[in-house]
Amino acid sequence: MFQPVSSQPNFAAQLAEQERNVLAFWARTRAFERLRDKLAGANRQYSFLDGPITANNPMGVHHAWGRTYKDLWQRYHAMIGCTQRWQNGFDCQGLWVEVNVEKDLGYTSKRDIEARGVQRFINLCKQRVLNSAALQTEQSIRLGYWMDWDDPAELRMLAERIVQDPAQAISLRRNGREIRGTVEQLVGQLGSPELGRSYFTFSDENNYQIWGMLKKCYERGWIYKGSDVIPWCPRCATGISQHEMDTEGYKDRADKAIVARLKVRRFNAAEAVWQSEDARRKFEASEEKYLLVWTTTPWTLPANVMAAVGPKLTYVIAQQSDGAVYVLGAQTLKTLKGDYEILGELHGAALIGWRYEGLFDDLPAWRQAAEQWQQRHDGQGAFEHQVIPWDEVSEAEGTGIVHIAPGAGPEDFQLGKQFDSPSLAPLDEDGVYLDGFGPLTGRFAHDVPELVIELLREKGYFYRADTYLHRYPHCWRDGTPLVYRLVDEWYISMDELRHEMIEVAKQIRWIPDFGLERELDWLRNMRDWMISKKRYWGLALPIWEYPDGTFEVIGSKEELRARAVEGWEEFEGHTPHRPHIDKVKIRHPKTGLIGTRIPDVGNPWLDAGIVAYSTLRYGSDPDYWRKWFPADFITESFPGQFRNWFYSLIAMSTVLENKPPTRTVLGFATLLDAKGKPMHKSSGNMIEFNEAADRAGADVMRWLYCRQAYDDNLLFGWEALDEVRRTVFIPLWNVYAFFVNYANIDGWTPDRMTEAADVSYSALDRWILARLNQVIGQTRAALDDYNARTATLAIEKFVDDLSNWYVRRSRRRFWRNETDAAGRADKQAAYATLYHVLTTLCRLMAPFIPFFSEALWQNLAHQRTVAQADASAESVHHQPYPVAADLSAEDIQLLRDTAIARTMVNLGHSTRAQSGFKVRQPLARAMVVADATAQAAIRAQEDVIADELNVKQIEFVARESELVHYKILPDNKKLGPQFGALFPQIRKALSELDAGQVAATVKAGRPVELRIGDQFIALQPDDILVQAVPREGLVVAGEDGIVVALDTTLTEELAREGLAREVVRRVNELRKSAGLNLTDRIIATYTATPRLAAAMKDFEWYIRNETLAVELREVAAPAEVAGQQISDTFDSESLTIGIARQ
RNA sequence: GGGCCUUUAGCUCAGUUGGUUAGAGCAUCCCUCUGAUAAGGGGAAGGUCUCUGGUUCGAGUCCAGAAAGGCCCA
Repeated sequence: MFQPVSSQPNFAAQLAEQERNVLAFWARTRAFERLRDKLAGANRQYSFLDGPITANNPMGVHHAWGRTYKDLWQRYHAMIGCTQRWQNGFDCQGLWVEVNVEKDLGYTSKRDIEARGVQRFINLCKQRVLNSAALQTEQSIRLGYWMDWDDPAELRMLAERIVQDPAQAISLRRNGREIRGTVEQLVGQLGSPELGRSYFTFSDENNYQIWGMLKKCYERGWIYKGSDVIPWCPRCATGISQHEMDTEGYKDRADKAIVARLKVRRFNAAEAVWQSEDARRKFEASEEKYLLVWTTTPWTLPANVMAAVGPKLTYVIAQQSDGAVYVLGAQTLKTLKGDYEILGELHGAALIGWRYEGLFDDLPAWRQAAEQWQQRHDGQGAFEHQVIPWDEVSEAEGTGIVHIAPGAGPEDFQLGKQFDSPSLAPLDEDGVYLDGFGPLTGRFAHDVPELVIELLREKGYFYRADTYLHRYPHCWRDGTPLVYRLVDEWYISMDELRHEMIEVAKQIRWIPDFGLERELDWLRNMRDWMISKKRYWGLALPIWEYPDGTFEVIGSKEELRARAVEGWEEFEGHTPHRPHIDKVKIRHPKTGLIGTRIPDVGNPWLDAGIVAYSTLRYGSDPDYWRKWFPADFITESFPGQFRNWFYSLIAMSTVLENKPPTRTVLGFATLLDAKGKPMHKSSGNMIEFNEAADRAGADVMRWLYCRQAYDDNLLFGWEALDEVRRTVFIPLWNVYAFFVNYANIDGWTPDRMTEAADVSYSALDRWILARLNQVIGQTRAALDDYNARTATLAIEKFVDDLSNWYVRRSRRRFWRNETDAAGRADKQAAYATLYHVLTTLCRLMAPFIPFFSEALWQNLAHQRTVAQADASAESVHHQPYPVAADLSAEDIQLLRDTAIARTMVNLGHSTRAQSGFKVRQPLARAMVVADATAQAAIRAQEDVIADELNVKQIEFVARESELVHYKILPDNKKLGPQFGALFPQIRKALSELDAGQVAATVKAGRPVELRIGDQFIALQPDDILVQAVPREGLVVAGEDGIVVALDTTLTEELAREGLAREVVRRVNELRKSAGLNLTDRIIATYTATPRLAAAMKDFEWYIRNETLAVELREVAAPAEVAGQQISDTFDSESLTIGIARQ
């Protein structure tokens, strides 16, 4: 007996419950561990390298997408016999975590961290990571993701103690051994060979491997400290690297756009073209000459040093009614308020060198900067604010004259260097004005627009201000609008590395293939890699700086120990994080100076980029590393990763070994909500992973992910999940339920499959087995090619064939009487076939939908439910993946024939619909026009087709013209190129011929002659397409050269049979609504109008057989009808019928 | 301002090297099958293939330009 299966489940709820049962089963039977151990000795291996998930928050449905792929290919490779590492990764270090911890603590700035203690802060960061990892582990398990997971309880225990008492000595148990250490030490060893399980990028190994990588960069001369003006988050008090800016930096923001007027002090208008001599005089006479500059960042105006013009642009000189004269771009006149008169115009080049009064020359900060500049430029006199050329200036916005503040903008900084100007850096790390900026000092940059306007107004430099909506960079972690600051940061030079990386990237297979182009585009254009961050929680950059400005990079813990001259004792026993690592000092071998570690931490992409080395024991076990490196496969969502993980992985592998870290990269797009909008908690369109899994089922989610095209965004929502459940899971479940329920009724068990003698496989059986073979081949090929969608769609098509053809057409075989040998053999074949198909399908689908496959497998293959299964039960995931046998010629024929037969059935149904004769009404015959191949196919499946269409007979029409006439068309593809310009005439001539005759000629294989003017042209039969078009007036439907018509002559006999079927249908509906079992016998009583009653007598045997009625008795009045009953009128006849269980 | 991508049914998307009457799924409506099916089947409706030119016997497809939207760079 199989465990009985409900055939009308509350499906979604049942799926989720079933999944929880399967999880319990896996846990109880240690199914994953047994798989891993079973494969440990395999001679094939599969190296998957997990891109670490940020352990900072719960996992989202977007993570589940990628994790489904990760699980899919690991499970698949397990089933084809590959040993694997099964290591998940957590990304641990960086500002993501810091920001959240700060928020939890109510900190508002870095000073809070310093004041309350860096060490405690670091431990809280570790705690947050460990707790998040525990949660993500549980969620991943819920997804059905098989990995060598940590025990969430152990992670939570470590999380608690790392804050309580990191120095406490504890032990963790692994394989019967106790691993001892302090809490901090053990946390630093998570993922190590001794402790196993998930890797954590905060581990000692990970950090020290990065040191080694940086040392190599140092040895090649690539590490340097550079000054630059970079985007800066005033809240985080740290720079934002180019990588981060590009990902999700820009957001809309309304700012005050200010137009300031720079008072011209010295000018040369010789090249100006004047409207008139009078205009020129007006210009020269004016005491008030101004350049108009525009900015959307008012806070930068106090740092203004120069003004830039486009040398090729045209500028106008305009005078307004108060006599003031303005210079601005010719395309930007709308900037002017009120009336103006154009006096003349000149090219930007003619403005170069004009001098103007600085806006804030009175500020001490400027005076100091100008003084320093003068000291650097002995004897040149004071610096004067001036107009410089810049090709990037445009007139699309603003005034065509750009204010340049070298201390407050990246391009400005470059121009400042180019023109050797002074520069003012106005802000401190919190975005607050430094000393020397008068009333601005102490004010926050984004708060000063009004004050700046006021100050300008006092000085007479204000022109106008407007609110302006634009894209402005924001901190991608906390949304703070950025500022720009001139700071020192550490960089890896990309000059040489870039080219080596390009060569490495080209050796990787990128899916989709445009991935390579995107990566190369990034590599070609990226600037030097800024690796430092002025924060706390992260890689301790192993750069020790000496007082004389020189520095050294330390490549390992051992090297540091050897070089340490101070502070080692304080550091020893701790993970290489701040604050302990900062205590260690080294001595310069030549100068003897004492070096101090720079306080910066590392860019977090260093952490993730090293994992192809750090997790594969590169430093400690070269054989192991060589065995598993490079990875066969990595996969992540590609937006961002070309400049993040994919990039850093390649960068570090290029530095260390000049080898690709993986053979294959699979990138996939972005998960959005059902309407195509990004999911955000604040937008209310967020679907939580747990909610989705419990409401829709993890397998349904997985199927949705697997069928998605990689390069399209996935629109994720309940409708999409419902559709997957409806179209894939419910039909499959119903096939399964059908099989189990009838097998139980018949007492059929798989043991019977061995009794081969009494089995007789029908064409239908052989067809579905051929289809099964086909889909196995398709699925394996697609999975080998990393194409989940193709595999998924192939299986979907198969499920449809199974449900809507095989089972539908086989139903009667399952309730056939076993009174004769033929019936028995046929029924056995049906059971054996369906059983084989279902169990094979379980294995085929196991990597995609592990829960559903397991649940079915446990019942079918072990004849026990998951809930009951004992520990020795084999999981479907321990099974080998199905292997496709070659299709025989006979199989191929069968596949083709069935396809034609199904086309014919579709056409027949279509014809039925047009005729108004429902399928329940038997008809005498279907008439068919078909070519010889199709005729053979139809004949081969004649019984099935006749039954499906409910016709007594299928008749091939000898004279096709009874049903169709012909339409002839030239084969454009052949004749077009052949005749070129003559083609339209040929087409015309052909259309003028008699279609019937041409069709006959073509069918006879003879050429068709055309006359075009004086020429005769012979068209070969191949050049002409003949289409059969159903004749009007007949009820016909045509497709693929097959035309089907129905004989709609209704004899009384046929009509009565139709009535009988109406009765059957109503009785069976009654059976269902009365909740009867499939095998319950009934007694039926009825009253009916005379013609219907007569029909029911004629077809009594049929009705009783179809409804399992032991008795069908007419009674005198409706009142005598017994049991559950129904009254209905159809085809002008009335019926009241009742049923009662026997 | 520069580069790239997109634009096909109400929605989401296919549409081969240019070729005959541009398809699918979802949604809507009608009909239907059901002794597994909350499923399935048939039909209807829904399209100036964003626009304008060009190349060609023939353009959703190729070329040029424009518009709208998106991404990236500045």
